Amino acid sequence: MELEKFFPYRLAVLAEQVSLATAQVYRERFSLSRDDWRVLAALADQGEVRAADVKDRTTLDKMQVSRALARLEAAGLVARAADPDDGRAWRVRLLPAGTALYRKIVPMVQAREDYLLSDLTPQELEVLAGAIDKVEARARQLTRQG
Amino acid sequence: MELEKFFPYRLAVLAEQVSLATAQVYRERFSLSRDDWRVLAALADQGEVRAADVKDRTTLDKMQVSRALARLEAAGLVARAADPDDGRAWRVRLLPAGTALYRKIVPMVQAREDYLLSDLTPQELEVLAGAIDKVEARARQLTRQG
DNA sequence: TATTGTTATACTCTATAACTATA
DNA sequence: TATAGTTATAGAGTATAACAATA
Repeated sequence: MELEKFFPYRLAVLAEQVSLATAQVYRERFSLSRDDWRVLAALADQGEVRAADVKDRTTLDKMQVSRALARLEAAGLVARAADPDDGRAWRVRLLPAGTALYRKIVPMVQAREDYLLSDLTPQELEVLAGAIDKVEARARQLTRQG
Repeated sequence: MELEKFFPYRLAVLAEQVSLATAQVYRERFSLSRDDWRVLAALADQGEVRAADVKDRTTLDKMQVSRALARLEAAGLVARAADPDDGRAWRVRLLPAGTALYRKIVPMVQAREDYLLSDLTPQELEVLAGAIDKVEARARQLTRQG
C-alpha cells in the first residue's frame, strides 16, 4: 500500500491545507476560531434562532455551540434573549457588529474558495461536489457500524 | 453565503467523517494513533531509513515522527540503530511484529477505502484524484502567501 | 423522566522553541 | 554555524459526563 495514494490520507492532507488557507482569513485577521466562524455563518440572515438550531446547522455539538456563543457574545457580535416559548432555551441573534463582521469576511473567504477551485472545469466541479456527498454518506455508514 | 455549500466547510466535514471511519480500524482495534499509523505505513517495505525520511513521506514534523517512533519502539514494532554515516541520526526499521501488524491492517483499511469510493464510477474517481491534487496545490499557494 | 444549555474535567493534539550531540 | 533528533511547555481542540432549570 502506498500512503501517497491512499484516499483517506490524501483527503486528510488536502483538508488540512484548505482549512489552513481558509482559517488565515477568519483566524489571523479577525481572531475567530473555526467554531466561532461556523456559528457566525449559521446565524447570518437568520433572525432569532435557538442554540439547538445552530447546532443542527453546523455539525458542532451543543457544548461547542455554547462556548462559541459565549465568545461571540463577549465580543459584542451576538445577543441572547430568553425564549418566551421555552424557559430552558435562548433566542440568539447577530448584533449589527456581527452582521458587519460577517459581511466583511464572506467576500474574503469566497475569494479564497474561488481560487482553490480555479483549476477545475465546471464539469469537474460538478463531479467533485457529487463525490463529496456520496463519499460522506458511505463514511457515515462505516462510522455508525463500527 | 450558505455554509452547506461552502467548499472548505464541506471538505472539512467530509474529511472528518472519513478520518473517523478509517481510524476505527487502526485506533480502536490496534490502539495506534493517526501518526503511529502513518509512520508504520511509511516504514513498510522500506528496509532501514532515517527519521528524516519518515518525515518527508508523511507530512508529519520531526517532533511528531520522533514521538511516534518512540511509541512504536516501546510497542516492539520498530527498532532503532545508530547510523554509521551520521552520529546524529538513527536508522529505523520495522521489526517482524511491525510488519505483521501492518499486513494485518492494510487489507482492513483498503476494504474501507473501497467501500468509501464504491459509489463512484472510474471516471469520477479519476476526476476526484485530479481535483485533490489541483486544489491542494492552490491551497499551498494561499497558505504560503498568507 | 426527558430536554436545553452550561460547566467541569481530563485527554489528545498542535505549535514553538530550547536543548544535546554531531557535522 | 547548521543539522538530526529529543524534550519541555503551553495552548487549542475534543470527549464525556455531571449539573441546573424547565418541559
